[in-house]
Amino acid sequence: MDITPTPTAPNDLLKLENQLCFPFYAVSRQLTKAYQPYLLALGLTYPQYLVFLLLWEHEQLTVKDLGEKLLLDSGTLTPLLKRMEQKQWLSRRRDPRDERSVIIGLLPAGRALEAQASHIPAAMLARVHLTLPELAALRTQLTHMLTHLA
Amino acid sequence: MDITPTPTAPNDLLKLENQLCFPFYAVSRQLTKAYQPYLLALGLTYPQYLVFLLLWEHEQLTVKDLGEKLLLDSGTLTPLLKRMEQKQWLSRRRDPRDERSVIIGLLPAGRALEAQASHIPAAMLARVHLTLPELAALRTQLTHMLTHLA
DNA sequence: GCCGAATTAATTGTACACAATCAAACCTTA
DNA sequence: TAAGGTTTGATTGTGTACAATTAATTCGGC
Repeated sequence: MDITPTPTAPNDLLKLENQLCFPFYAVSRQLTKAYQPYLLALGLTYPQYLVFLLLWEHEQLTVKDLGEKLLLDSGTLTPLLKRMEQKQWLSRRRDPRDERSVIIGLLPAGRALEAQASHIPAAMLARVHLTLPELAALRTQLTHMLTHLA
Repeated sequence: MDITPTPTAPNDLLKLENQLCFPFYAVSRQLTKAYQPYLLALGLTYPQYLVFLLLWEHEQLTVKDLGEKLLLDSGTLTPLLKRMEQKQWLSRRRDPRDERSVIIGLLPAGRALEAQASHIPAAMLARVHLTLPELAALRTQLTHMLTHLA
């Protein structure tokens, strides 16, 4: 007796289909692509859209704030924000009280995009074919994973 | 009566915390970072690791095959595969029976990496703090989402 | 008030991602 | 078999991502 059960052979763990990571990697990219048609109409990219989500709510944030909330560093944010600045969507200026910080402020042209973007979340929700309980459970699980990974 | 319930105000849908997409985007990047220490030891990147997962299983695949399985196009794969070719991990040659196709073949140095990578999946599994049922349910849901998005 | 440590952005360099275009090879069918 | 359309990779250009380094500023302790 005591035959080893081996539900999965040892190197099955190295098959793509059994990876934990790949579905996240793939879904993330496919989701971004699904946003494309909506975002293209506003002339912005997906990470830029994320920056706007924060600015539409907070009006003014430092680069550090944005980095902490989006989990992005200055090497990504600085050029991205400069491109958005060139389009007059936001302003970049040093904090007079702490010259190390750069304050990102929403400009009128950026605020104007909010109305145009207001229909995007509902459209995307319909796009993913998830029930509301599924969605809620998923978001809970993902944010839980995030805290463990960070 | 008939007071509008408004469980969520209209523009709450535009808050980052209520987005469906962001958790996927963030978890995907944090997961990739979690792989980093293991992959760095082998000198490869995360997308290169994905290519290896397929080559370790199939030994030989066309660029088209890789693109279909990884959901990546030639603009991403061609330079990535050229870098892997320079490290003698794989070979790139035209299919003699169809000169449009490029066949990617695993070389000994690439095969040798398989043993060194064999412990990675288990290590990552421990890293994410998920029960096996949670993991299975998650993978099912994500692959289901993938089919809907593609 | 001064010095060393810490904080914050910016810069540099490498590696994806992907849209758009191009070019070669193949296939179809008249 | 020749023309037109399709398939397949490669190329180009833009925009992230991120590690590592640098530079300016601030803070804390003495």
